[in-house]
Amino acid sequence: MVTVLLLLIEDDHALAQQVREQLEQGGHRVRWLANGDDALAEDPSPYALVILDLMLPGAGGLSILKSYRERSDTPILVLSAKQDAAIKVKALQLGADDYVTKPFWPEELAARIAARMRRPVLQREGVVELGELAIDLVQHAVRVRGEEVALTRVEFEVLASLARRGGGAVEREVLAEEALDPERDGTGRTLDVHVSRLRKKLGDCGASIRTIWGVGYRLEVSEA
Amino acid sequence: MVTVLLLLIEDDHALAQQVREQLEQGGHRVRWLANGDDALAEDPSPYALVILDLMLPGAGGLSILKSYRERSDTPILVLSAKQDAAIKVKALQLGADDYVTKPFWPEELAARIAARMRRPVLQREGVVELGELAIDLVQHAVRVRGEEVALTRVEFEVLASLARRGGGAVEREVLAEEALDPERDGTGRTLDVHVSRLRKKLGDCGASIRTIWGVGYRLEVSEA
DNA sequence: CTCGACGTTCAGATCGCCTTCAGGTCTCGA
DNA sequence: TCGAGACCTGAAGGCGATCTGAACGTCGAG
Repeated sequence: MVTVLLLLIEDDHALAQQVREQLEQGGHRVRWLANGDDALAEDPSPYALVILDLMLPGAGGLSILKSYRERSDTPILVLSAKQDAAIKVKALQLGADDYVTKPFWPEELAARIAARMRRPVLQREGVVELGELAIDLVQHAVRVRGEEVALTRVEFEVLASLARRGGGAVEREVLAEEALDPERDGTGRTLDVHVSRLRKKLGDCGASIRTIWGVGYRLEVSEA
Repeated sequence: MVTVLLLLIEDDHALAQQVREQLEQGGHRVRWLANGDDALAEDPSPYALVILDLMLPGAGGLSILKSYRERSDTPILVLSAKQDAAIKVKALQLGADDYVTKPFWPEELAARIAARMRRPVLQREGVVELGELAIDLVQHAVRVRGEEVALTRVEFEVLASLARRGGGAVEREVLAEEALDPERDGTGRTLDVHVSRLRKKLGDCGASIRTIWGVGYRLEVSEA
């Protein structure tokens, strides 16, 4: 078990103590803050994961969540007595990675934390960078050396599908289904045309779409 | 909104229909399977996320979860009427990324899916290394000392088949069937040609394809 | 209605790949 | 040691996959 540093933000001392003990038994190191204002002042970046209670004295949980998300990509697990779906949705939309309602079984919390930490935290959410190419999945924008490149919808979908696979090969059929009208079979040459245009528009930007003959395409860092 | 392919495994037709409609409104594309056995036969890799009900006719949800997790790193969100913490923990430990209990608010499910997809899908390290040879099954790429070696589809399949056996001998017929057109019998010399080219392309890389006379081939660490 | 942007289809050109063929080499049982 | 069968590999043919410019149909904005 790899020990990692967790940040626990929870004002209920008894609960915090219990959670803390359990996490430390699981081999983690836990830093505990009981106050919203302290939490706001903390930098979340060094932590592998943040466990955040929504009801806090001082700054509220949602504002902390928002602030953390602006500053870092550290996974955030929200803990709350509020069962209200609207608040869950709000928290998740603000960037929370998970939402657990109290009361909860400690084992479930631990399992959810473990599930979260199985996934590596890599890059800024929604933005994939490759060479001088930046693909912003949220803004639906693509930039080369900071200059925005105008892509059509399909072109963007093709590029996004490739980027989402992070360099992995994407089969022709899958790509066609994701980027084109799914009702159509992927046997036509439409996909090729869009790939062709995409290559032309992207030009020499440090990333390129590699054809994998008989399989599909792959987004990769250009060589040479 | 970026469209992605989702896989929904749910035997309750009404619920499935409802979830599906909601997801499609969110701009996603949904494939729906209502049967556990169908689900087991499906390859989860092409999908951006799998929504899996635990109670299914045919193969059980947990066995599907386990099987998918062995085959791919696609995020899996478990949907279940079971509130039992032990089952939640079990599912999460088996590799589920989230667990939502029924009944749920559709908005919450959508928000949880969105939260999951904000994070880039990192494919499993599908890399087999042998000597200075690295076979990336996900990227469909082969590298020697970090330099990518251009292999054709069949050459790659041959190498991958050998690598999958982890040093074990692979019969000629099996190899031919896996790497070549399965319709053709494996009696020709085609396989030899591909093996020959493969050896030439790989060169001296610490791994080599050894001929097992009268049987087939084996991938092994080079001697000398 | 007109115009422009866009997705799709089409067809010619190109390129990469699989397979066959043929001659040489190697392995192993007798 | 010898011979038959198994295997290796360079060359070349032919085909299918891919690329790309051009044209067509559609849709929405003005």
